[in-house]
Amino acid sequence: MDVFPSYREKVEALQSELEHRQKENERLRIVLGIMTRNFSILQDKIQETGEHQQKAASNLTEGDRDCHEILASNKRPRSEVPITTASRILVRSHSNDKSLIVKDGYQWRKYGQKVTKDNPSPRAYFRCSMAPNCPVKKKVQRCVEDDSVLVASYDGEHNHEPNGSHGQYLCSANSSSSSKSSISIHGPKFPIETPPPQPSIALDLTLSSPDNQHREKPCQRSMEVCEKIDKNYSTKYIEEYVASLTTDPSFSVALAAAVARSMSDLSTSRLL
DNA sequence: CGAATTTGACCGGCGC
DNA sequence: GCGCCGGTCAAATTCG
Repeated sequence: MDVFPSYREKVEALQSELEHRQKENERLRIVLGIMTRNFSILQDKIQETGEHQQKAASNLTEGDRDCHEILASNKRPRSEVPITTASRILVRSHSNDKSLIVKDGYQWRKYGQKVTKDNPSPRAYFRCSMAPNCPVKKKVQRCVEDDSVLVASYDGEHNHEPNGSHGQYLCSANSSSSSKSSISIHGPKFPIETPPPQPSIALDLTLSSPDNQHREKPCQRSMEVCEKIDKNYSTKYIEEYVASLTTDPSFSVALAAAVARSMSDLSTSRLL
């Protein structure tokens, strides 16, 4: 006679939930790989079409040129963010977040803020907290076309290790090149080719779903998302998407916002 | 109370 | 020389 039937049921339910979560983790790891791969393809397409956009870019506003420059300056995607001289990154912030905080692993001290001529949103000036030992400075300002996108410009090179957390996915675009891509989500940077053994990563995609009916079935939900992402982000789809954008005068800004949005969506992931 | 942030003042470069 | 503009300084204020 089992005197603890309710506890036994709870344990079984928890074990079942754990199994579901583990499977969810595995699937979402695959999703992450797919999205990263396709992001790489997208960047290559941007590079190929960059020359065609240079003439048009000369007629854009400075803010537009910033976004264009950021995305056209790299042949390979570089999710890893070695903050070197004159590098820039795009970060999508929450729409209701009015702060100009870009979490890049380093600690910064704000020393000024100005409203610039070409952008209604203020530009914030930061200095590395290790100054004067570390000479790095950065400027952060919202994209003129999409105020949910933060544009951070770095000046100088850190001479010390990061001392903060990587809370946001950074879409990097600095002047140097690298043949390997890497990503940084909720932990140290790691190359795409060798995913980190621990901790495991799960994207809480249900958070961005407008309907709540899937919340109670995370595994089913993730499978659907897997299929949807693989379909919508296929190479052919990206090629067609980029081709359509090249005929759009707002190509650079729209693409910058789209890429930043995609990367930021990934950054909403959480550890289980 | 010390550290961090805010914000108006100031400075230097640049174009006219 | 003058005005505009981006970048920095530093006193005042806020925060932990």
